Amino acid sequence: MSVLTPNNSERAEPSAVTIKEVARYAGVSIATVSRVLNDSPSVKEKNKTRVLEAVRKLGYKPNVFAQRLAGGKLNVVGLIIPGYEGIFHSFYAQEIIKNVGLGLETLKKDLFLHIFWGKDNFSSSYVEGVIFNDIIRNQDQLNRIIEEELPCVVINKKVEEFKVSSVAIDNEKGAEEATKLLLELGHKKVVHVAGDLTTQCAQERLSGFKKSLEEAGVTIPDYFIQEGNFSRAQARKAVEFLFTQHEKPTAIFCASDDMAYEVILYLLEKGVKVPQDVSVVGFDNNPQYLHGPLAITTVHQPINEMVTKALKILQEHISGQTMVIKKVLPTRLIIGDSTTYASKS
Amino acid sequence: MSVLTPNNSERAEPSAVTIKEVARYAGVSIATVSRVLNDSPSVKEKNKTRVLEAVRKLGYKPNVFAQRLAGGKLNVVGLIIPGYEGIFHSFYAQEIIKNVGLGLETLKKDLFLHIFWGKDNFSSSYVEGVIFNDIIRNQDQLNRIIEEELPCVVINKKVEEFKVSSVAIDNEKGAEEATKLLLELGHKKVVHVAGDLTTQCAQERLSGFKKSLEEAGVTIPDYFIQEGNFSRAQARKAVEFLFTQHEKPTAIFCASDDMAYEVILYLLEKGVKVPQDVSVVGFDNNPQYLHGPLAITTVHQPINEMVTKALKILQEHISGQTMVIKKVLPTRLIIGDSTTYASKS
DNA sequence: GTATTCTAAGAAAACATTTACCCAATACAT
DNA sequence: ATGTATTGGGTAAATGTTTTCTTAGAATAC
Repeated sequence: MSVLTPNNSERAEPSAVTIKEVARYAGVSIATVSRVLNDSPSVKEKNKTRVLEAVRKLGYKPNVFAQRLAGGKLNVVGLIIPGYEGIFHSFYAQEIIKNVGLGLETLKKDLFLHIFWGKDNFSSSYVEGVIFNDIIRNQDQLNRIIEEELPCVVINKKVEEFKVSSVAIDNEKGAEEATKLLLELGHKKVVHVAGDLTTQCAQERLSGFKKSLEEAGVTIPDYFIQEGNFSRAQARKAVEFLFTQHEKPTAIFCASDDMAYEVILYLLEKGVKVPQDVSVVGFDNNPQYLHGPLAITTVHQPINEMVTKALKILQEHISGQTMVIKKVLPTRLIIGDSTTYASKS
Repeated sequence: MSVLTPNNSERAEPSAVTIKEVARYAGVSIATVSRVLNDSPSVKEKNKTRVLEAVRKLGYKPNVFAQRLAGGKLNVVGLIIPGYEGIFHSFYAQEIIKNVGLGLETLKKDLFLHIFWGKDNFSSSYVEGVIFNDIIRNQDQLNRIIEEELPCVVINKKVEEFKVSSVAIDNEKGAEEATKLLLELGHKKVVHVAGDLTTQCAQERLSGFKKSLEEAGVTIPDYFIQEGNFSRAQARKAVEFLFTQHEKPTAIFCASDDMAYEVILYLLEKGVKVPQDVSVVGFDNNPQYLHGPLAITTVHQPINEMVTKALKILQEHISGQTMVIKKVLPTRLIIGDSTTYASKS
């Protein structure tokens, strides 16, 4: 029948195919289509296959907004990270984003990654839950999310004061063990090149460092604690300064492998032997430096496990389980070639 | 009246306040509330203020899903970036994310940042448009977006073959000029440490390098082109290899400042003077290296302008303007302290 | 063969908004 | 004073889905 059918071709826009059309094509009601798609039980095999066939044939994609409005699930998780300067040089941030991304991919959920730089305007509406990255400078936003009762898990921060689940890494203990290693190797003049001290993890690493020294009864001059800001440039400056001073360190504990690497490079440039003259310890277990000039002694952070755990808890929260869970994961000291006994001088 | 009003308190959930309640509180119809919120003209000042007051008082936040379903605007822009290894050590990726984030913040739009690592499952439903980052390995996804007729602007890639707007940076010309500088300084033994050659920008920089040599009639051995993969570790390996060879270069053009910095460090370690013995040129104008041991001669990429331009075009596309725009922005050579005349040897 | 239970699937309400349509009231022109 | 624009704002349809309610028909029990 070659009749020019005016039909209902009034709409110009190439509007998406709806559940209604799928229903008509499959010869069932929209309710049945919906049931098939949400794999509810009690729908005959015959209809099921017909519906799925229709979906495939018409290329149907559910409208997420209608779905959500009608009370359906959302399948989008937010990851909130503050956009501080240098974030992308942080091995940590990189690993977080990557692991959350991969984790959600296996959960078949979308990731709403929110890196904010100025005053925040995160729309919580789009997400069913949030992974909140360690943020000292952003208590306000966390408070708002808590107030909205949005399912939320904070990572890499031990949140004591709030009714929020959190999964953290024991930065303090990790730093403590790293420092202890240096002390046990006989070093007394031990320096710490700290990270950006506006972050909690840098603070904790510093405090672990101090704790170990204190326990061992070792005292150091104030300038043996340098702020390296997690940046290589700053780390270089710090170590440059140190070696202009009268009292020179025999061991340096850096709050990141990036900084440790830079420090080692500087030392080598100056003809200072590592580890014979100066031992260096990093933090992160950044695989980038596995194949460097020498394997850096470092502290492994179980980022993967942290993210996995956090996503698991978040899912529980999303499905109604409200019990607050707090978890702190241990680090692991990895001995490389950048540390050795203090020389007897 | 202290009467226990059972009212309509049947629902347990702390459901959000709706437009209906705002309307009732302000003593107007929901249509009027909607009109005020979408600042349509023709609503009396008196009602406007009453509505806004009610909104403030009740803490009303529109339900984005209902809004969207009813044909309202979306205010979310997607940024798509492939999650290749080392992405976060790329100054470029960092700048893109940051600039897009800041740009959207001023436009009062949300950013749906999608960094994908495996097979892709980007949900276009959530966004009104997409900024698509230079991706060679991901033609498929771009095709899908084009097919869906989602407003889209590709950045940092000259897209010839598709009906898509794009804003690119003239990497080839930039590399050409950088190389020309070295040639004009009298260098003949010029090396290129390339970036990750699966990316278009690395390819273009390489081709600009070759072009300049060709024009000047300078020939170099094959191994004077080394793949540095945009990583410092790889750059170090490349230059290490070069200096084991018989024929040693007098100038090195690196496809990124990161790599240039690493190369300079290596040379200094080995006692090779920069720029007296070897000149080094980078690419990116990465501010991180402004305060390094010496200012690197480099090529400035107008990333900020590129993003601004791309967002402007995207907005036009979103509001119906369908004319395809293709723009290529010029780079700018910045002469630092890492280049000088070739010695007369 | 009739009554009862069970099952599959359709009809329709609900979700929160936008907007086309319409009507009342006011302003203006005759 | 009456008729005609103009303006402000209310009513209700429409958006695409989920889900409750309902019902037709089949299966089981008596």
